[in-house]
Amino acid sequence: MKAIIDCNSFYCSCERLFRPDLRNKPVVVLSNNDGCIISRSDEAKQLGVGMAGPYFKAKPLIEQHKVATFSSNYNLYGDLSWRVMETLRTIVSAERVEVYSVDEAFVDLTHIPPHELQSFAIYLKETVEQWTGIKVSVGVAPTKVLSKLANRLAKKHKAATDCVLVLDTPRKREQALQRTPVEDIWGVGYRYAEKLRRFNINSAYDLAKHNAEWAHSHLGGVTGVRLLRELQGIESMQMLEELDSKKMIATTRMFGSPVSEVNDIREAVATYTSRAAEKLRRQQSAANIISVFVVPKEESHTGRFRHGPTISSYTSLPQATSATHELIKPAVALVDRLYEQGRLYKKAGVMLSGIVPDDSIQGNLFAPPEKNKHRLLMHMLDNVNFAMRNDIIKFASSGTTRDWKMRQELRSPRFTTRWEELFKVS
DNA sequence: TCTGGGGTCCTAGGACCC
DNA sequence: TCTGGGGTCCTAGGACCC
Repeated sequence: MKAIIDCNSFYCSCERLFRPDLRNKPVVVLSNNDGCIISRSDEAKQLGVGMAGPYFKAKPLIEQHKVATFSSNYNLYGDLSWRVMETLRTIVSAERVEVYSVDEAFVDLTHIPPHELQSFAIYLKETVEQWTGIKVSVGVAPTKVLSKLANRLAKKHKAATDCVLVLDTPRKREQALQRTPVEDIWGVGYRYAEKLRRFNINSAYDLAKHNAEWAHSHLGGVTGVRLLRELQGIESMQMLEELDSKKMIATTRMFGSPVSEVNDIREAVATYTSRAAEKLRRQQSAANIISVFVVPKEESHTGRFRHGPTISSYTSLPQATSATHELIKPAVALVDRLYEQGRLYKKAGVMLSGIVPDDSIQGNLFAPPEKNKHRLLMHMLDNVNFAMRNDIIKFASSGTTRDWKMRQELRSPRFTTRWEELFKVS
């Protein structure tokens, strides 16, 4: 059996942790640029604040009910996430924990005897809550997909389950499948849900009755087959070993307001490149390919939101690198290639791919041996920036004015990761 | 006039996740 | 006026190989 532990309204819970006055009050957290709502407390949900909806649309409702509103504070959430994961690792040992996202982890429970599953799940939940102050829900079942399904039901019926649901008998599993609409199955998104409905498949139970051939031809090949098996209780998605390094690294942002100057875009892209290169070095990798994209702002005559076309281009580097200055140069050149005068842009981004381990970089006859100096320089730069923050040291091409910077007007203090912003008890 | 069978590698794009 | 950011996996189809 395996469990998924999922923090309840994670970002809102983090904000509340340092604002006990907001307990039982509606809270929402906004995406970067204060654009969308990405986390809502139960109270905010009850008021009818929609998920992933644009902030400006929900604003009247939010103001009317005095909903506490925060810009996202990823320093804070990242630190609290780490505390939750460490707690789990302490309880069951690190090898049994697979961190799935900032607020979720799978835990392997094969070592727990069946009759103790329920009490162990409760123990997990209570320990995390006591040690970190973050409320969680626990779903337990034979497969990952089923445990996600259990977790969702546990959250949905808090009063009956107290946020813990263990599907340890065929009968319980069947009931859970019946109570889950297809669009709420993990792995079924908007598109597949529509398709399944057309086949008159409305619940997870309906879907589980189909066979593998059917899933293969209608739900995206092998992924669909895996999903179906998991629903039927046959383990088809293994627990993963500790996160290996990423295969793609991206840094992309909306601009605070649209920009038209090529220089602003160059500065933004140089800054994103620095950030992406940092991520690359943190996992001790180097990249072979750098690509840049921009998204022009388009007039919306229809009033309906559309993701504009993204215009992108890439460069293959002569040699894999993680040195910021070697990445900024091609990145800025790509901006010049993509930029069209007179257009307004709302977003830009940098992606690094063709990622290889840093210690196995292919030698290049023409590269001077003192290249290693760069690595040392980058290492020092990362350390200084990590200690001081706010990018004390940066490359001149990143600019100093940052007219294009994103909005973040409602951010709470970084209580746990900055000395100057430490939480004070008076 | 006739033009196989079996591979690999790469890219673009779709679908999904939180 | 104002709609996030960062990922993963898979498939189809083209180019190329023997």
